[in-house]
Amino acid sequence: MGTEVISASDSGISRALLEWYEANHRDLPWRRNPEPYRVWVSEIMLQQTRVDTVIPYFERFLDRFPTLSDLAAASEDEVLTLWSGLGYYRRARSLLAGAKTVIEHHAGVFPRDYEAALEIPGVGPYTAAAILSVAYGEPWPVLDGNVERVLTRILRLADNPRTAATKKYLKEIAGGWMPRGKASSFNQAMMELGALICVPVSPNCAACPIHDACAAAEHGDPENFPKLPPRRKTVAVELEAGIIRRGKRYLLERNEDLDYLEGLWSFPLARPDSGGIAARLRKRLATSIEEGAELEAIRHSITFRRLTLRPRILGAGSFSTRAKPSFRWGRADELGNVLPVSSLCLKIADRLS
DNA sequence: GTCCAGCTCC
DNA sequence: GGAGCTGGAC
Repeated sequence: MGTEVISASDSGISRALLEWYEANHRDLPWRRNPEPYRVWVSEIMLQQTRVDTVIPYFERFLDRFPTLSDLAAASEDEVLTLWSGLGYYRRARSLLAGAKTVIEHHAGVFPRDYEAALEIPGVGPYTAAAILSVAYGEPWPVLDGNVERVLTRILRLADNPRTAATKKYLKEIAGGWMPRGKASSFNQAMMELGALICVPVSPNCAACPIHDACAAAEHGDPENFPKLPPRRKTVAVELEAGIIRRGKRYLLERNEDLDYLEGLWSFPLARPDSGGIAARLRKRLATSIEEGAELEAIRHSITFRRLTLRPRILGAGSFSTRAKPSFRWGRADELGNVLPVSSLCLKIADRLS
């Protein structure tokens, strides 16, 4: 890896990029009033999640928790409920823990210091740089997936961009191009370029403000970058969901035994290879369970697992959920509104209406 | 239907 | 190094 790459035209790249950004950037809710708390919430929600998906969640979250103090005082279940369907629920737990940390250790103000920011739960190198640059104008270059793609294409860099050495190198490049006093708009411009123009498939090089400086565009192979390592192969997982209804309410269970969706409510789930949902509930509820109709299967992916979930109507003898805190009754309209759930649970509920 | 992007933490 | 979730692209 060289260190003198594209130094002569740096100022040209920055100027063209910033001009493009001023004229073309999207009007997003968190950009209107980029105070640290709002930027923080947006950055956490935007991790692994598309802008269009985040916008309604962001609005609803800020309506309910307008300030850091409001959030810090909330229960984890309420935060998770507002997160229901957004995925990666650890982000919600970390955000709440982080809000409490900022109240307790930083007088309620997100720290301006990079190392201090990294101490906050859920805040890693990317998020720290994003918040400090966008909210405070501190000159930390961001390296997210968009910037990684833009830079590896400009440099036509075939190295694995996920290694520590390459990330360090790419951040040095971005930092070197960052104009003094323009950290916020420069970082956002790099990410916006990746999101709107320098997209993974069929990038719009003709519309790119810096295509003259791009080695991959010149070579005609931008889609070959970044070169990422192969992903883990997917595995098929079979699941059964048990649907037990009492009037308008359904039996729900907090996920505990799954390796995912932990702590969220769901229709009771079980692996058929461990006896299935009827056997599980017979044992957990100590009552008789009879199997009814099986509903259409639901497909849902969680990282490398491809779930095929078969909802089954069950009839149950008498039992009580008292003294069984992992079970409760809930109406379908409470899922995601009062009770924290995943979108898998919402898909099951959709089958019932 | 299948593939894919994406940041933090353990 | 690998796992966590979802929805949009193809």
